[in-house]
Amino acid sequence: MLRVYNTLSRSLEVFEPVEEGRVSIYVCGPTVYDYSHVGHARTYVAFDVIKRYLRLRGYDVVHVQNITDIDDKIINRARDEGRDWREIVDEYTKDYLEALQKLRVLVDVHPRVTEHISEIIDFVQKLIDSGHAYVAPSGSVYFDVDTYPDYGRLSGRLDKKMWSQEEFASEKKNPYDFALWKARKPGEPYWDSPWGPGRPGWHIECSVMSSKYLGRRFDIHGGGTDLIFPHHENERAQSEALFGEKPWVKYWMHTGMLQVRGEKMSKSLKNIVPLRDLFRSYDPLVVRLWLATAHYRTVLQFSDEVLEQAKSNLQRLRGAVQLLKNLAKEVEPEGRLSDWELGVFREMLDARREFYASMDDDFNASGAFAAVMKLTGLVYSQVSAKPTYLLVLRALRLFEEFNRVLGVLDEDLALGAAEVLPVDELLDLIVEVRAKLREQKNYELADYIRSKLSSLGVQLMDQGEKTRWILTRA
RNA sequence: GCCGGGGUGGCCGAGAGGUCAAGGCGUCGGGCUGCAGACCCGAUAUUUCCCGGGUUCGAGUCCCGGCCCCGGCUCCA
Repeated sequence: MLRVYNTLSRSLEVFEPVEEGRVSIYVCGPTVYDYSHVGHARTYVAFDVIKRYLRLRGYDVVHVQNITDIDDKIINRARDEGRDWREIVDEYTKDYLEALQKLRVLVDVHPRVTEHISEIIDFVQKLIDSGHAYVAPSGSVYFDVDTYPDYGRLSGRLDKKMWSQEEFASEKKNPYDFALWKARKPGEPYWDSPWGPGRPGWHIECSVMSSKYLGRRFDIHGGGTDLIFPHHENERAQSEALFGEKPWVKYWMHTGMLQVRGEKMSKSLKNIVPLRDLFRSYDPLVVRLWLATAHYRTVLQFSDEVLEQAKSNLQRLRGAVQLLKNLAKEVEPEGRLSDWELGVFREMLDARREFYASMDDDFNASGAFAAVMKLTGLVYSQVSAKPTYLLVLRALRLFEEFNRVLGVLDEDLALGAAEVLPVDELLDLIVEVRAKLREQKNYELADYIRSKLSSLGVQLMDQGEKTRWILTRA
């Protein structure tokens, strides 16, 4: 039974989608004013893993992750650099989408704020009409927090004194009212509206886009813990006030922050790690594996050490898959299983069961990873010692199953076990020639071949007279 | 100050009262014996889970007190 930690209730809840068999997920995406950084990756990979597991579990999942392409920071940056704000948006949107691709994060819909202005205006007008918002003298529109009694519950801020927000206190009814629509300032981009020229407030966009793509109620709203207050609190107020249905979101899920040397990432600390830089040092799949095998709610520490660890882990996984594929070429179907084979098979099923049990437990990815490594160990120590058709094929199938969540072994598993590429045959030939050199004790040439292949990303592993090879990267 | 998260081996990190504390990295030893690498086997948290007290037949896990770290508290994933 799948259980999920809901920030709103602060407890683990049995997962039951609003609509049976379907799961709708909305994740707060970036404001595209700068390069995507590893903190973003933390959240995006986490929800990608969650989404992939739900699909593995048989749910039909829709994953929406927005792009905030108009906001104070974009405007400020454009002004500072003397560039058109749309250039800024295009440049960093491109960076963001490329990073997602490299990290194998599969998002179904990327709605942009600027493409939903009419829907936003419509939403704001309805809030005004229903008495939840008011137009200020400047033409800005504010949400009247006093009309929403449940304010503060998501973040645990039940005292009004903890609700203060934003600027323009002079024209707001209360200091904690927040902007739905901001009247135009000189030199800023704007859109016409019933209340005058202006642009959307930050919080309204997510209410609008989530309901457009997922409906008035949906299952999972995700983001980092830093968004709980005020952003998610405000979103909740907007949508529940307008729709009058509670809960608007069934499960609020928040990823832990990612730190560098025990501290948060920030510009002032100069410790932000842009993904484009990180990918120069590490294969993006190494980064993905690191993030994909951490529980989504824990606080993560970024360091070379953890990435080197992930690198070793990825190599180990790849080696096992390659080994299985090589073995698959050698084994043939058989009839009955020996007791030993049955025992190994059972242990594989144990690993599978542990994988699901862990992921069902609030998406405990680190526990699931332990199960993956258990399978890996079985391959190296048992399956390879006495390769049999069933064990080899079942192990491969299991890796494929796990990889539907992990997403780091696509290329390694890309071909069916029985497929043989010309490059495979060529490598086998080279290995055969090298074997003959070794027979003649021409080790110099044999080592030369090994070294050259290694620099091409092909690692040779000698074991007695037999030599296996795996493809490596980086 | 308020709200919230955390404190487990050299490092990372699991662990809803009972399974001599999962898994990974690293380190050490051995094997596989041209060398290397990969892999396999073994070892690696005992005044044992930040400190003190309590509950219990039994606590890392519950309760009380204390110490320490981190995040949010006006648009930061």
